[in-house]
Amino acid sequence: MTETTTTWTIAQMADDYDVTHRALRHYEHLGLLAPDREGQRRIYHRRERTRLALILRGRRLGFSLEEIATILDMYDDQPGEVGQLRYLLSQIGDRRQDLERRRRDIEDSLRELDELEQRCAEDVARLS
Amino acid sequence: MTETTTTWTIAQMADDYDVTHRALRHYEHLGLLAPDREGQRRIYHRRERTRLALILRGRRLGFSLEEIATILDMYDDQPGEVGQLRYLLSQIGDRRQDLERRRRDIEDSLRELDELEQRCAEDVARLS
DNA sequence: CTTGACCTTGGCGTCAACGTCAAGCAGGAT
DNA sequence: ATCCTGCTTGACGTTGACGCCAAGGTCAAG
Repeated sequence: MTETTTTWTIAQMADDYDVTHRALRHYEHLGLLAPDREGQRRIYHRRERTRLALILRGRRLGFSLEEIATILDMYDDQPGEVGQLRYLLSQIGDRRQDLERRRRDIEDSLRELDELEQRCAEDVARLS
Repeated sequence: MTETTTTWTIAQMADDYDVTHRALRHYEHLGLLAPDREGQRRIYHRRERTRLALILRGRRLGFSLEEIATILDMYDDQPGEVGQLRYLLSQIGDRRQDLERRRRDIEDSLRELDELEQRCAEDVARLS
């Protein structure tokens, strides 16, 4: 339980998260990641790993990298001003609505899939 | 309650579903839609409307049009052979796994959003 | 000192999903 | 007859998200 590798290289990142190093550079180019440098080389800390995890989850959900950027920004800032906080809260509301819509879509899809499977299974039973 | 417009023009489709007619032609080009013709003009029936609804839901969920095509095919075929049915059942399984993964992602996201909102609300309370 | 592994920065290529003209037909209104 | 509206088929342009080189730096091993 000692602190061993608290940092990672680009190859380790690519390997751990199953992305190409081209993709990592691309995310960095768009400001989604900002690894340190050790000389030339990129050095990734835990922050980048959690960010990358969020990016990939966002991609799986079909968000564009631009949308993902704003989401990451949401989690980044710890604004001191009440105005900023209120704005953030409204953003959170928007995002929640979006996600809930997607969830409804998914649940509808799953229900329809169930029906199809049912009919399918019946047909197999009848024919076998 | 009479049968009035059981068919639709491309403009009505575009209007009802809030897509461009270019998109409709694109979906047709990819074989996702197959409207009738009346002379030159495209004529859409209810079948195309349900298909379009599925397409758009698929897009909202981040599926590619190619994936959507295979999904539509799933619902299209009513295969007579047991082999085909078994294959369809396996496809249904795959799709369900995919959807359930997405649902987990969404629920994780919603939970994190809740936490963020909580902290945010606390900060606002403290500052006001 | 050279090789090889791993990294770097450009920068052009590609694919999907359309957008955006251009040019033209078809039919009703003026 | 011509005009307008709504549609048609190309066909090239665009944007996002990378793929895929090319050309070279760095550092430990042989």
